[in-house]
Amino acid sequence: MRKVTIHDVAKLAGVSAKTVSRVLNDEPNVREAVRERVRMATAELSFRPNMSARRLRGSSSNLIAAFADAPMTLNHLKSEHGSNFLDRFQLGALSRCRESGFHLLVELVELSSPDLERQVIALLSALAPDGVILTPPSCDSEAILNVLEKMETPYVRLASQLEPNRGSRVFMDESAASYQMTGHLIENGHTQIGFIVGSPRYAGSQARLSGFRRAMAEAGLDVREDWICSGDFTFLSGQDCGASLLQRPDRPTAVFASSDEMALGVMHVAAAAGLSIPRDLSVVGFDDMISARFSIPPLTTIRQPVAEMSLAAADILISRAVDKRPEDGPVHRELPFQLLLRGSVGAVRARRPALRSGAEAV
Amino acid sequence: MRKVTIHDVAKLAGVSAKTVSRVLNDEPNVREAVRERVRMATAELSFRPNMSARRLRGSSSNLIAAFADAPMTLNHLKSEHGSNFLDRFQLGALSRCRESGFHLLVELVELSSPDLERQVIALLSALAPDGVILTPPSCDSEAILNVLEKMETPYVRLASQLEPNRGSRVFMDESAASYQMTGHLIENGHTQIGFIVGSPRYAGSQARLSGFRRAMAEAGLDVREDWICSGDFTFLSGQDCGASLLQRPDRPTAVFASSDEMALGVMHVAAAAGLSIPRDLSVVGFDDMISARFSIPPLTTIRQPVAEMSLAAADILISRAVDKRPEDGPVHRELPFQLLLRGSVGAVRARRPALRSGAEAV
DNA sequence: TTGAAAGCGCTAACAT
DNA sequence: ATGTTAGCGCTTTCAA
Repeated sequence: MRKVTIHDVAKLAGVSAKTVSRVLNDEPNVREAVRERVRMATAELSFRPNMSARRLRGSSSNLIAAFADAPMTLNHLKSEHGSNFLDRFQLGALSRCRESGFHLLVELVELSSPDLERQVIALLSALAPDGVILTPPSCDSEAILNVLEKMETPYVRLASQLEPNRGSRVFMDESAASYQMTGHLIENGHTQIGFIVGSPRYAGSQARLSGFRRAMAEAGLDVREDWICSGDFTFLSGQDCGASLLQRPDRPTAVFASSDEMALGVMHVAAAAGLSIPRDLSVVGFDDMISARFSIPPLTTIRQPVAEMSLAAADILISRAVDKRPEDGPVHRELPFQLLLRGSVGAVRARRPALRSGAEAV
Repeated sequence: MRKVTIHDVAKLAGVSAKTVSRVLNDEPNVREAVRERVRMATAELSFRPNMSARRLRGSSSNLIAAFADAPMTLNHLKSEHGSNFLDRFQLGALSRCRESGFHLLVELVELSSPDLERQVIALLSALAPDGVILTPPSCDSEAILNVLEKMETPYVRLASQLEPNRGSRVFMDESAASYQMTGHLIENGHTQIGFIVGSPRYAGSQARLSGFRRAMAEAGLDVREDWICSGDFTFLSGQDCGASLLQRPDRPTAVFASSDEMALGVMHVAAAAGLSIPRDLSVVGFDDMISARFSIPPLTTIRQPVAEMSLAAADILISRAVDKRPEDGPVHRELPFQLLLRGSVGAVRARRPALRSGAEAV
């Protein structure tokens, strides 16, 4: 099958190539009759404009690239712990792309590489996408943002935390989510709450911690600094923090982990220590990964609207590319999160003997 | 940042554009000194050849496209039942792509659409990928294979079942897996085994059934046709088949479902019917989806080497594109599967009163 | 060993 | 309302 070009269509329709081009791009100044004739010819030959040629000429590539952190993503995929962030991301982005005939390209970038800038430049000049979606933590990479801006490639930052006024963003209020979840714990009578911080590489970790602190402060509760443990989102770090939190005699009655994986780690060591959840200990997480639903008991957690966010991000980029109004300013879209109350939180019923400071029973 | 072209590099290196091109493509006939000079200039300017221009000229696009069935994929992503086929697929394919600077594009195609052929033609001429990976069931689509061949786009069929001699294939022996699993059931004393067939849209469903039949026949066991139930891979169909299989007085002692989702459906109705697994009923699946590990008890199942298969597929395509030997014949690679023996199979200990034909105790 | 010219398929600018 | 020309960045002749 020889490649069919715009000239083949033009010949068949008895017009010039430029006229075909006009029809393809919905430009004015073509009589309806001619337009129709061209459409017929296009269909007849199954003609589709060659993207490379189009792109070379400077127009839309109909490509949206998504940057994801390579080690983190590969790790998630490999572990199969059920962190289906990528799946949920693609569900939203792909859906939107399909609507408008766009293609989605997931690109793994090495954020910590000294060569990052060159990598990104290479990628952008090779692919020339109409836009880039930056998933965390790439959304907060100074180097990436700089390159994107220098090369004038539209981008949307997903769930970014730093520099909130830079570029377009789609996000949820992670601090508020954390605040609400802490409130839920407090409502259940917990006053002794441990917190496991996420990876410092991801700026949202701080937001989650601050929401926790705010809720505690507003409830007039003390945050014990030695009950704040630094993890890195992984199951292993959850186990470590869980162990250090639970082995002491004055252990907290509830643990808020900044990720489900860590929460599961805590549940694991709790079980090993003979603690029953939620009777002896309440545990909550953040993310709503698949295994959070299958844990015993099912984990109370926060669901980020990942698919909705990626859909919104793709939408911003695609609308811009289609309407050809690159001069538009940045767009900010906040999406609601969801508190998923499942079985891992129990009410504090009585003062436990091991506690020094008294737990307020409700 | 103005776009840096091959001419900028040529000027800086004091050579012609063509010489730069030669260096970039590792062509002969350039003195080492000149070659080095060009390399310096390239690095100096952070020059990266424009992919669109290259592609337009007919060379490699460094793009690998993967076709996935739209409704099926969207459905899996949406349901979040833990069928992480796409994740596992991408893990392998992305890893291999990264090694060679290739990009992976996941394309959702509507297999049942009458417009399928046009869709694919559009895609191929728009993207001009160096190769296409066909995930099931697109690997068995006559229309897609035809278009691919007409447009001379290299492709690899993943886990295809039909027309085994057409094109390159990467696969595992699904029939053998099914055969082994059935053997495992038989070794545990089961003789009364029900089977739930997968969706007829996917040709592997038949292979799985045939492996089951073969094992049964070799063991001299009867396959009761009314114990073979037609599902469609979904949880719901598993429930339906489970219900119809278990409600009869002469119910099987084991059920082999062609997918984990269906197996989980069976477990669900079994539990509702007061049947304890594996004591009263053994259940096995196929796929090793995430929730199979979290079910109670964990599901004994077969693991397809999805990541390994997609890696191999990408490898075939990329090697071909890089070495520029499109004349190479089709490649066939068989990869080993894994029997994952977990907690959902029990030994048949005694004759159950409800059974008419006696179960052989081992 | 190197370079000049031509052209891939498309569209912006400029005719007509 | 339609056509002609030129050129995007690269590579493939073909010449030097």
